[in-house]
Amino acid sequence: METRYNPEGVEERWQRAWEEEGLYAAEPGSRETFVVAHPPPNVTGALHTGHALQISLADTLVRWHRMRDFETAFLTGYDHAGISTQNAVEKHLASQGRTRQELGREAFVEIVWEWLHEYGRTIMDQFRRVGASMDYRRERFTMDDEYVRAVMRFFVHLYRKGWIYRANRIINWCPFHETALSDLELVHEEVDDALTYVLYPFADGSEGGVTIATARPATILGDVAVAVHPEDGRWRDAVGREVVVPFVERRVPVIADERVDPEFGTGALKVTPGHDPLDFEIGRAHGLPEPTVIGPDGRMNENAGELAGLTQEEAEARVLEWIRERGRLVERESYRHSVALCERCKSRIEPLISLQWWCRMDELKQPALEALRERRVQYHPESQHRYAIESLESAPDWNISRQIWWGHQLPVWECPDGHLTVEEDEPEACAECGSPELTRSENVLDTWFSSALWPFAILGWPDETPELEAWYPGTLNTTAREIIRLWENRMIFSGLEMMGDVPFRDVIIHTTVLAPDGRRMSKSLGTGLDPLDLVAAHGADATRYGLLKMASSQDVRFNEKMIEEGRRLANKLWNVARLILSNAGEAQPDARPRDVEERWIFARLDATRAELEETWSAFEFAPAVNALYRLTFDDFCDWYAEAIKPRLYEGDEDARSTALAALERLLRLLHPVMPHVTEEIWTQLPERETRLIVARWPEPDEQFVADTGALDRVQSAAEIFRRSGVRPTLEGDELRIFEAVVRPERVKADGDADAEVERLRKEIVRAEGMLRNERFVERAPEDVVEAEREKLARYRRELEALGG
RNA sequence: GGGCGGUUAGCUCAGUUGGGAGAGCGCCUGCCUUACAAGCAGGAGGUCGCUGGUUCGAGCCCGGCACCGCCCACCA
Repeated sequence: METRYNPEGVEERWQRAWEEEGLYAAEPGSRETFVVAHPPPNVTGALHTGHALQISLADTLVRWHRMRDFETAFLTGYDHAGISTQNAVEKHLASQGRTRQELGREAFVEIVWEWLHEYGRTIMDQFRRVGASMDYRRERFTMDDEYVRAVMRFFVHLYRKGWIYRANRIINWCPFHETALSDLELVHEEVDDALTYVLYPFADGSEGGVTIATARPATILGDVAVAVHPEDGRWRDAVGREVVVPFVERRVPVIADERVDPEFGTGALKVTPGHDPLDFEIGRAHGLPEPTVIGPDGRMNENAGELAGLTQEEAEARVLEWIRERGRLVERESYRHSVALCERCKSRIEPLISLQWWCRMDELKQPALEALRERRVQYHPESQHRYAIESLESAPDWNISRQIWWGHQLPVWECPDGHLTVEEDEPEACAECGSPELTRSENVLDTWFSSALWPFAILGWPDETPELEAWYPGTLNTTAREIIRLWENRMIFSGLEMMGDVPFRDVIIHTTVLAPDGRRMSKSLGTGLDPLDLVAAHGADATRYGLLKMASSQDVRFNEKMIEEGRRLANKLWNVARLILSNAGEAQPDARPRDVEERWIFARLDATRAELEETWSAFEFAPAVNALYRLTFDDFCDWYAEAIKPRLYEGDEDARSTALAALERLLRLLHPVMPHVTEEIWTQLPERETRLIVARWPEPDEQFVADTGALDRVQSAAEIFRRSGVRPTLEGDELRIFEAVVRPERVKADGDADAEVERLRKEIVRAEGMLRNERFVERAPEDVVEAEREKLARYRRELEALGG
């Protein structure tokens, strides 16, 4: 006989059944709603551990609410993930020796679509495999026609309010993708570099000059000033004079600006507004010119004169040679610093001045800040709520235009005279001069611009659909910490702007699961982990359980033991169900508890129900699964099932019916975390009218709760026994259930009584201390004080009984 | 440089209004008699990172320090 629960096959069978029977489906209705617009994974993505955790958290709460008769809508879809997808397809092309440039834009985008049809949109099956009870019929894609319309509407709306504008500014440029990137799309990496100290002589020929320090000598060609801190005594006399930039021999002013750090290098900064963000700021403040010497391809551009066309390394060598020959190279030292890289292709970012589209944040973010401060949206944990507010407060204007090819093209048309027409649909003529010759902007939008609309765009907005009416605002969103600024905050301000309400009430910022060695999980580090492997090895129920158990603090190392624990739990449940079911005879589930262990298990089931309601509501996942583990293993199997086993064998109808009722109740409590094994057992119970997935969550049960007081004594008795080996005094029912479990023949000899005496003495000291404390006696609730007095008396009696 | 989190048993981690140090795994001992050996019963193992303070009482609250991690940041 197979004695071990094997989730293989069982889980997929139920996943198919639930979906085919329409039990995942959501329909707009009049019941209270529980709506989760789940984060859309990249269309090219594979499930990673973060997704699996996110899904487990969200699905557990969704299933719990479904059992509580909420109208649950668990919705998701795909994000076109602009740069990420383009990068994946370009890599694919590169493996065939092709490039996007030789294909041209139209053909490239065509290939992206083809590629998506072949490799993309596979992650939903991975969601299914984890047991995510999403309404897969309602899958949405950010490049669907309806969604594109929403994006265009949003852009035009913001443009007309004057919050979207075009401006020349310094931006992060990826030379590989040939696009601007926002600050949030960069990664920083430490590199070993050289710091070069160069003398810029005074222009009037007088002796000396100003020595600057630079990590990028090639950008010297773009210098327009030298800046020092106004309080810096070393350079006070130089301010206002002119120095000569090496190589180009340009005369530039020495200016004072407090943004210069006097501690760094010599305290003198060469100012290159075209290629450095800080220099750009200083340049703007002082009205300096903004020449660029590096082009979009990362090479020296036409402004670099004889160096035009060279790589930066080549140009640097030439500049250094020039400086060295003239004796202006003061020093060159090794220097380790962090540089910005494109997070996708790891190319070194070039700060460039470029004409880009921006979204002003000052007004747009205000209602969102208000909502956060008033806690109409609440981040969990609280520390992340504060972080979300601070991030939004400091959010700079948002560069929303990208020069990649895959994405939502801006709804901006230009006529030959350079007038811009911004319309949701292609206009017939220029709004300003009526010219019919219009060219659409080749820029596309930042992926997150469209993601920001997710909670309402997937419901059909801008149309007034029943779904939008019923499910906006939603309830909950779960995501990783790093997504707060990229996505969560942006959904909040776009929701408030376009819908007039927040998109959800709660945001769960979930634990970051690290690799077992404590490093970040990532494919490139080789520390990634495919959750589907875990599901294959241990089952989805076990994986969900393990991930929830790990979801406690901010970061946690992945520990497969947690998932194995889940597997043992599923196996244990499966076997105790076999015990009860195979000895049930003709019994029907019916709670008719007679003996103390029966009253006790119902009391424990109800206490755990209450505990789960508390922990789920507070999004405390690890304590919740711990409670389920204790309930199943310790209470249900080790105590209750062991105690009633003989009566099940004997054919005691009351015991059998009661056991079926208790098991049924246990299954309901476990279902949100371990849906498959519980449904599988549920089906084997007699007279099932519904699936467990849509069965009702247990109601509180006063009758059984009333029993817990007496039963606590049994538990305490067992605790004392387990800890000290001393058998406590019990009578009647209490003694019987105690003996059924702890096997009195194993009671140890008197030697351990000493330990108990010692323990009791410590307890007495503690209790006396508390009762001596006036503050405690006066301020603590009366029953707590009374309980402490009783404990003290009991300890004294026990101590006396032990002869201490 | 800023923010957040962590430091508790050999390992991975719980420990929520301050009041008897816990779980799982691992290890040791004993049980293959009918739910489960991926099992059951029992056991050993901890100066709760260090250091001051508050308190009758601190793993928990406050200050300082050390180390680890994550996120963010314009030191050229």
